[in-house]
Amino acid sequence: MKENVIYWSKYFIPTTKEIPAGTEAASHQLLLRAGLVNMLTSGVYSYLPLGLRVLRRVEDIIREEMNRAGACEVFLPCLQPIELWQTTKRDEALKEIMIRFKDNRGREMCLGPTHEEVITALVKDYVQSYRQLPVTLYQIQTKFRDELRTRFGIVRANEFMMKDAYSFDRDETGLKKNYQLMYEAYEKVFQRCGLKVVIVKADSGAMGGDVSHEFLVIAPIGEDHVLQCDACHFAMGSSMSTEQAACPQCQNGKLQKQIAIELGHVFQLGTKYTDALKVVFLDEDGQQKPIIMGCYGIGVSRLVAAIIETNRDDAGIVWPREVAPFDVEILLVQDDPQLTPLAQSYAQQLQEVGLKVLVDDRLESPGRKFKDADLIGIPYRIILGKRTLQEGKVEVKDRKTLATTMFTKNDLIKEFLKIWKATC
RNA sequence: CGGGGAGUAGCGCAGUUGGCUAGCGCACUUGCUUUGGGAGCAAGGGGUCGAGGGUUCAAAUCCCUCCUCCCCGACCA
Repeated sequence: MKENVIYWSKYFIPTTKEIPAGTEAASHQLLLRAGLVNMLTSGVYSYLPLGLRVLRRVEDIIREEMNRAGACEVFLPCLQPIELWQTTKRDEALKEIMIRFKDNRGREMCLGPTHEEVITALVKDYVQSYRQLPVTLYQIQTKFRDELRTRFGIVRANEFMMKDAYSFDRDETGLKKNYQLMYEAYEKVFQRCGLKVVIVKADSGAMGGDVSHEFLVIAPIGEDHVLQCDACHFAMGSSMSTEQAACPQCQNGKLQKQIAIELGHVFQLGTKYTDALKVVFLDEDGQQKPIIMGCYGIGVSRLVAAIIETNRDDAGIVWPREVAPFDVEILLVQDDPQLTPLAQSYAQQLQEVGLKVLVDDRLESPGRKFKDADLIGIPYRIILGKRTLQEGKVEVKDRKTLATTMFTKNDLIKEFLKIWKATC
């Protein structure tokens, strides 16, 4: 959907020059400096317009890939009765991180740290027959976890955005098929978000089940370690390793310990939850059988932090194309009667072909506008200044390569769209 | 929860052997001049020095308690 051209002077992008105190992670600093998020208290963040735009783009990529894999979007409640958690005994298992309270009627409630119980209860309400299987449901929703320790801004927060999907199958074969579909969808999601992930076999932990894989991105900050082969790049979880040195995959390379951020985790759960909640279906042979589950999570807000952590330079963020808050920024060097209408005309033309356009029309000094543009990291910048316009020229700058190209005023849109399409 | 660091104007900081009216840079307001890489001059506004208690003639500064934030550890997306 086309949206209106956004003018910075009427928008809300509070950038800062100073590095915020009490921050160490580059992504944390940039999230704050570029005006993407605001911290309310440790582990609790507001999303400002620019940050929200990125979050929404990431969500939409995930939606596309989930829908493509045959999953159906739902929206489950955060507010959950504790009795539900007692059925799986996870009220005890997740005690440490669960935010619990009594409501005014005295009911014991919690804010959902995850949704296996809720989704399983929901499926129990509707699914009775093998004819209704398989089904995969997903949601993108806020999760609440009273983490013992928050970390690196939105990398590990008490309130965060997560995509969680759940598959329901009549047998192991179906589960494995759905698992594979999700696995592939995840690869696609991360690739589209401009991330190179490593995938490792993992422990299932509190989720339960047998087979599980983690999707991680190697970054300077992170809470996980992976061992990666310096020759073939095969990776494995460090927790699963012994002291071996040779790569088990290619036998040539050496395994090196890397810090990584976990972004996604897929599990073949089996019947842990469906057994506990007695969710069964009637199969073709007339037998009652438990439904077989899989669950699949992506830390959506964490993903945004990971993108910044791995896509930046000394001047600021360098957004990957598909998740950038805008496609192009038109920077007016001066407030000038010649320049402004031209900027509006360019903006209009680009908007009409579906690009998301930000016009920096603020009455600020050129230096500050250039610095801000570098900081917020829109992939392309069209620079309109008196000096170059006198020669009939307009400049285009690529945020990633920092390459600049001059075009004549009249050819600009045509030439820019060529660049735009060529780099798709 | 254990260990380490830090809380002074919106932001970043100095001041802390007890001392005078709490300061600097940025940001903000007004005016003039500027305008291709965080502009200049001038005049302004803005502070319960994290909170509470104590010592003292006198506390941002010393003592006690508490709160908050960041980093390292145990757990997770």
